[in-house]
Amino acid sequence: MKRSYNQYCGLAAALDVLGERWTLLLLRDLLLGPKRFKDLLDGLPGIGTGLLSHRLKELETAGVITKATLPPPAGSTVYQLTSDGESLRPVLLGLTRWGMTRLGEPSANHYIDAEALALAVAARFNPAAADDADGRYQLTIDGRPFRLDITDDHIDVRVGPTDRPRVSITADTGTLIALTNGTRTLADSLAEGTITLDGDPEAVMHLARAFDLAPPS
Amino acid sequence: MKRSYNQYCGLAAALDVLGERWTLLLLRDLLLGPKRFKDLLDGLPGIGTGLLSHRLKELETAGVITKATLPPPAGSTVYQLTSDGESLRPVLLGLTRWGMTRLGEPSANHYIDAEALALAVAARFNPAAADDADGRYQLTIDGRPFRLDITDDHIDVRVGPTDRPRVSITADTGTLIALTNGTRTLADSLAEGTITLDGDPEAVMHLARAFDLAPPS
DNA sequence: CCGAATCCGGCATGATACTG
DNA sequence: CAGTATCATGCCGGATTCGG
Repeated sequence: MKRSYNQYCGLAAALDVLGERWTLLLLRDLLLGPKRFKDLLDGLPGIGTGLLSHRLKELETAGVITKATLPPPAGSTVYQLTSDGESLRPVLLGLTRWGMTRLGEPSANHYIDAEALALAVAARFNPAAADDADGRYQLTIDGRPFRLDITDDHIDVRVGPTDRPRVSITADTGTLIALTNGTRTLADSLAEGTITLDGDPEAVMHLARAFDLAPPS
Repeated sequence: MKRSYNQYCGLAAALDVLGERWTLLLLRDLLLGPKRFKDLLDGLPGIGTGLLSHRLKELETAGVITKATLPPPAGSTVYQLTSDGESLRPVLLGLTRWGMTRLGEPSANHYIDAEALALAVAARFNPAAADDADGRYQLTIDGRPFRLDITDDHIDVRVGPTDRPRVSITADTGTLIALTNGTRTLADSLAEGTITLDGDPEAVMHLARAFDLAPPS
């Protein structure tokens, strides 16, 4: 018998499913695309195989994720969000935004991951400033490609390359951290060459604005 | 030494503060206004006094809540959200909305509370349909008054009466549950007299629309 | 009565070893 | 690679107690 708050309250019902340790971080990893057991294990340092297995089963039972088998030749089993799980995206980005304000400088025992930074970029997206920002973008962090899809006032991030992106952004984790917490400006990073923006200058400007960054020159 | 995910990720940082058992439900109760220790204890059936005390201290240290002493003659100490805690409101409403879809009919072991229902009403608020809905409203659930303040695309709920509300809504918990999960319509409940709406008919219509309810006749 | 500390049984978690 | 099994530890839930 599963532990429950037993309250007739939406938040309590949500936490009965999502409130256990590791659960929301696990879903965060799935926001960027389907993952194998091993991928999830690597993205959640400290979780044991037993607990991960347990959480995956709970979430599958709750209808938040599904297990799928990749088509040949891969054939590996992966976990992915259902549409119900997918609908948590804005909520998780909201919580991420809240938590980002209390992340200072990274410290020695901080596990740093390109995926978390891709999500941080998405969390910084400001719908109110996103005029003319619609389109597909590529974000490459430490050589790992992500797709950014902006439509209307909504943003989507996924692992994987983009074909013919409107702008292609390339940076390393250190630069993105400095950028998202305001230690360094976009202009500085461009001048240092630690970030590059390839694409129509007009599009670059709209993009910078959509993330509340001072547009370059 | 406090347990931490040790990830340089906004979500992980948020969960380091908010992710322990009871924490988000505790903040939910504070969303409706300052509370005494006893009030919180009553709103969280199953939590022990020790654990509640512990959570309050953690949240105070994290700067999410503060302890305050009410002016005489009350003089009681209450806990309340800081502005940082207050900024969790949209996130908590988002999670509440997500969880509400998995609340079916209330069962015997469900703890039912007027405050949770007031929050459920707020979570149903649809900014996109809230034209001309700005104003102060009173919502009375089982005799307990709440204030609903709508401005622009934002809604605020608090415990307490409203002076000169634009509309005054009165209902019991059962009716509100049936209404929020779609078992009964607004028109039905009005006909039965289990809900009453006092105020300018025009305002009533705008209000119903803002909560995605079919407007009465 | 309110706010909080303490003790204790039971369950959740985390680490490691092991199997298909 | 994808999990299951096992065990030590620590967190949680309940009761009791204690000071204001």
